[in-house]
Amino acid sequence: MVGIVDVARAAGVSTATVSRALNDSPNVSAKTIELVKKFANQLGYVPSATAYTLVTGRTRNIGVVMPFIDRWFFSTVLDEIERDLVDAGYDLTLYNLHGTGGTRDAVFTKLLPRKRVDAVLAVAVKLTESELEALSNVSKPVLGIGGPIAGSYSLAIDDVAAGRLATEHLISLGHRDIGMVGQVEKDSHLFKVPNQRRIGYEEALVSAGVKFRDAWFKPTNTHSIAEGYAAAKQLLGDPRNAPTAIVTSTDELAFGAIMAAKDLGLRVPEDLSVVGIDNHDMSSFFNLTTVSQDVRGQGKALVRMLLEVLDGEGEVSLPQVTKWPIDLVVRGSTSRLRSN
Amino acid sequence: MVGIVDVARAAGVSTATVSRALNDSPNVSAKTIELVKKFANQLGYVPSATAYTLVTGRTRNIGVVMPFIDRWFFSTVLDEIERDLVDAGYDLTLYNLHGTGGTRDAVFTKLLPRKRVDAVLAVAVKLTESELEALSNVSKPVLGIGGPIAGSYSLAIDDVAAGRLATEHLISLGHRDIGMVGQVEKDSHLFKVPNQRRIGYEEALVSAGVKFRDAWFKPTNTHSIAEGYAAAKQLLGDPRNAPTAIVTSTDELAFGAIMAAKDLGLRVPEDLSVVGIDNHDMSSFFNLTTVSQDVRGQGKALVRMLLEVLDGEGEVSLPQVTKWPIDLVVRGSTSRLRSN
DNA sequence: CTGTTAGCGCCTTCAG
DNA sequence: CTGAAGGCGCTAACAG
Repeated sequence: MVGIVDVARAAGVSTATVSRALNDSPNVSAKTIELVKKFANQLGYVPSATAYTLVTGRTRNIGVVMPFIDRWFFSTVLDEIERDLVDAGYDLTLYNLHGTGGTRDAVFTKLLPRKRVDAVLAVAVKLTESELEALSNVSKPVLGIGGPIAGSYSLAIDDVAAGRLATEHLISLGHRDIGMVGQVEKDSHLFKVPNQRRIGYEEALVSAGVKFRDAWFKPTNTHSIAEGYAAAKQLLGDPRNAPTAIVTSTDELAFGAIMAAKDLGLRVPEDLSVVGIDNHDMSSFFNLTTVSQDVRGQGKALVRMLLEVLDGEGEVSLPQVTKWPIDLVVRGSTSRLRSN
Repeated sequence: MVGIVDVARAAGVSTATVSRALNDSPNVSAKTIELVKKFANQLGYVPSATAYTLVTGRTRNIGVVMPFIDRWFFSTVLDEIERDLVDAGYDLTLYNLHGTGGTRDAVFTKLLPRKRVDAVLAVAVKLTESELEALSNVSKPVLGIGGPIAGSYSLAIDDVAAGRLATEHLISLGHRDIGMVGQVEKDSHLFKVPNQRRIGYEEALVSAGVKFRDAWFKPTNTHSIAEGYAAAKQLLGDPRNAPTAIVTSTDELAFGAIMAAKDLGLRVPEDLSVVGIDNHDMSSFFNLTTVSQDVRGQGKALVRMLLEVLDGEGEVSLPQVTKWPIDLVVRGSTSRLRSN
């Protein structure tokens, strides 16, 4: 392992000078910089991040906590965050909080505070007060996405508004018999995103003076295509009493609903309108009208906020809670109510 | 920040004793251990991983490199690896190699060797000689999944055999007109998994004395459902000249193929048999017959191998290349050729 | 069983 | 503009 002393010896300077030359410090002659860099390259010198961290306190490493990895929203946002972080010269250490329990505790009391990360990015996890405290005890910034974080910066869409927008779109097309297929999040340690979307759905119905029927909300446990399919079949099973349109809390559920409709011989959108929320990668394939939330954009913005906090030496001019805009993307799965 | 000296002072012992007590070293009185742990807890002491690393050389952190995060195989295996690593007390630092180029170079020449990781797990990335050399220069073990790694341990299924098995299944059901929808991997830095699966398909046809038609292999660029759909439509478009069965290099392509068949009015499996490779989470929903590769099992096994290498002090009794078993999972998307 | 003493590899004052 | 010295927080000999 070639260290800083080897480079210093080779270049005939002190280790202090090597350090300065390699870190673009001011007050080093161009000549020396060049010389040092030459020998550093030649010897294949790679500075030890560990020693750097020990002396500076900075790790150039960001901890990312998320409850799932293998789901669309999470893997997409992770992909984006990773790119942007690496571009900014940061590493990413991943902590997956599968459910609650010992693992989660360990992450917050042991792993994260061990001076291995400069900051924590919480993706859709609702941090408890004690967790936040543990982090702030070691003065680590925490930024969140997918829900608010007390006393810190966060970024999220308005999920109630998303549910409302999707539903209002159907109402504006003349639909009055509108069902919903939505996941019901029960884990109190996560933000209840799907539940919020349901609230928006109900709000829209009420505002429009449309009756809300309990039987027309079909809960699911996950947001898999399979569950969307099953729930939609339930909803559409009795044609005399079926809605003419369906809102889903997630695009994936909508894909399932569209497939269910087809299998029942219903045409989309002629016989049934379907609108989702997310703008999933596969939405255009399914020709799905949906409320877009631009997940990659959110990831990018989150990293930008993080860098501002990290560089800003406390003087950050960010709002605590940033509402990320949503947008209705109209494709072919919704149409005006036919009066046949 | 409370350090080891604070605990030592509080407990009235030396820092060395604190260190020993907290690390379950032998030769410490039970009394002392208890005392030290009490004060450590009370003061909220968390040892600095950085200092630990600097002095021991161990990071308890594993680097994971993968070319994608937001695809089924990768997010699934990552999820599994993360769980198992955390269970074993290791952190996971994620490096996403999007394509080739500067980022990839930087990862191998800068990030990884900076003594931030104890080992590297390469998921489906084909490491170049110089990359392997850079890693072995700093004596970091490298284990791989998804393809062999020269001079190191790796785990993978036999993709040629997978393609063969899928095709032989169709042949055994009486099919002779068998098409394939398969991704063609062009990036030379990745293992050409889909290409291998195609080879297996061709081998099976040849062994069975079945003619192989160029036009019956439809290449795709990715393995999205959308591309599977489009390719299958091409293949099935002209019913006078269409295959009676389709192999796909990936389950996701198969999902697309099944949907394409339905939209063309073909029944699966009565009019068309479809077999995939992977055993994707959604395969049972699509009732897809497929060649299973148990991705989570592979991830688990990889971590087990890694731990053996890390603990084994060089005396590891693992085979260099482990072939992971595959299995045919017969569901409802394939059936005997109808002779109508 | 416990304390003392050196560093791990680097950055950062403080002098020159 | 450069060198010398100190120390970041911890563990690992070596004594006692």
